[in-house]
Amino acid sequence: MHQRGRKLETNKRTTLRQLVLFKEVPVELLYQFEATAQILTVERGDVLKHQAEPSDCYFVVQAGCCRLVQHSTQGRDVTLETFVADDVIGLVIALQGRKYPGTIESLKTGVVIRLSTATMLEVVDSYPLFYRNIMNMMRLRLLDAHERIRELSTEPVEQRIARSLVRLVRKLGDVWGDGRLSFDVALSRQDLAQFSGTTLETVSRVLKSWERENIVETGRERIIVLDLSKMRAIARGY
Amino acid sequence: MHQRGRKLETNKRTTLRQLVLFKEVPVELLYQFEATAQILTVERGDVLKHQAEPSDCYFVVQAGCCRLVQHSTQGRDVTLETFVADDVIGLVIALQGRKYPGTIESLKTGVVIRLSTATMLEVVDSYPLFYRNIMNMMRLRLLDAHERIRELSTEPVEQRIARSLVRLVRKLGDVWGDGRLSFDVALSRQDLAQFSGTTLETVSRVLKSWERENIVETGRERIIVLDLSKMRAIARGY
DNA sequence: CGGCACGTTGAAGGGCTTCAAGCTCTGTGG
DNA sequence: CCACAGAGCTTGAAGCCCTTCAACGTGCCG
Repeated sequence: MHQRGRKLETNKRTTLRQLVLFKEVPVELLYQFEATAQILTVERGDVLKHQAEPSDCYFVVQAGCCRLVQHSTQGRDVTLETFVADDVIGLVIALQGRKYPGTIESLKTGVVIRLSTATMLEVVDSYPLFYRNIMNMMRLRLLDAHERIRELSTEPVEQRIARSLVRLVRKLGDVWGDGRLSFDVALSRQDLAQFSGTTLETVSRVLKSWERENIVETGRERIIVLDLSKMRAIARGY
Repeated sequence: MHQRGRKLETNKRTTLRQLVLFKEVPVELLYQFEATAQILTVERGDVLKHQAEPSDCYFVVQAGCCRLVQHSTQGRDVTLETFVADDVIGLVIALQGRKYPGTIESLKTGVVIRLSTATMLEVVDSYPLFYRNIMNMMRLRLLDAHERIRELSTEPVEQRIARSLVRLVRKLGDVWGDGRLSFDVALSRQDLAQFSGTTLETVSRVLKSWERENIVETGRERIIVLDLSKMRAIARGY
């Protein structure tokens, strides 16, 4: 993970302006954010923030994909959220000076903008637009978290894996010409297990059985959904 | 569920003023909220909002306890959140005109204040204090939800039931003179199962085994924690 | 006192994990 | 270029945790 050179620095303003977070924000205000913004290129496995690290900044994903992962005591990690383009990471935590509930980690090559909390702290009270945006983001995340709680509480593993895939397709899916869907992220059985609350062996078995029914095609760290409607049906419990 | 008579109406202002949500809010602003506020007494089982119902109001619990419960397709319900005194219910959903993700239900006799969205919508942009409060509330709820996702993903049932109890004690616990803890809420095995993502039979078995070790004392819709430190130890996985 | 909701307990079984061994793919250095 | 290491994946076998079903208690209220 490193800062880009001058070439990208000059594009900082346009980059910021394109973000949903700064939509409808006056240009002169944007200058303030620009001053301390850093554009970072990240690689798979790069860590933006470690668990329990205190925070003086927040991030916006411009390209690529990051995740929030929580490390449990006996080595079983759980992926709590995924962030893709335009998603804001750790803003509220930063505004309130709290610690990260997990590690923020990049899943692939991408671009992330690092913003200092100070600027936002200064101006946020004068721009309800920011608050409304933040509230909506949080509402959606809470909704998602509640969904997952219900799924983990009541649904069998196969269904949960299907749900994870459908959810990931929606966020990271790459539609091909022939209607097939793949992920442009290296997605291991282990990763999928962490999304679904199960083990890598079970994921492997389920994927294999789906492959026999031509619902997916699998490879090393690669999953292609051939039949999304069947996938959705399984996710709904049929 | 019904509105109280004039006697309580006259106390509306003092009631509102005592709420954390309105802490530091100027008196003249409070008048606006007061105008449309309703003080409701609720009984066990009363429903404040049904799942998927659109919203033009929100609630603050003044006394008692409510929960957000989601109904799954095959009859297995899941309790997503509990609300006790000073907790705000459905404010963000109301502000953004969204539908409830579950049913809001009272768990015992209590008092709930019903506030119309209109007033808050008018003034919220001028009082960042409200936004900061709301953000913090949501942050804590998201934190809680993430914790539960991790627990459901990685921990065995006994541990999860222990965690549910510890969590409930913190929110609803009643410390007795001799250090024992009980709930002043009728809490059935079924309810506890819905908190922990398991079945009522399993809860019954676990509680019985704890009773044999003098960690709890149980009765019909009643649980008394005798040894909270042991309870916490189980919750942590020992 | 009878009905009903809540609770207990047993037995059966299955879904999923765990452990273990071997396989496949990929990148790397000799 | 090939061999090798290592990470990822597959597969089997064993078994346990938990659910499910079912029957029977038990406390509570009309």
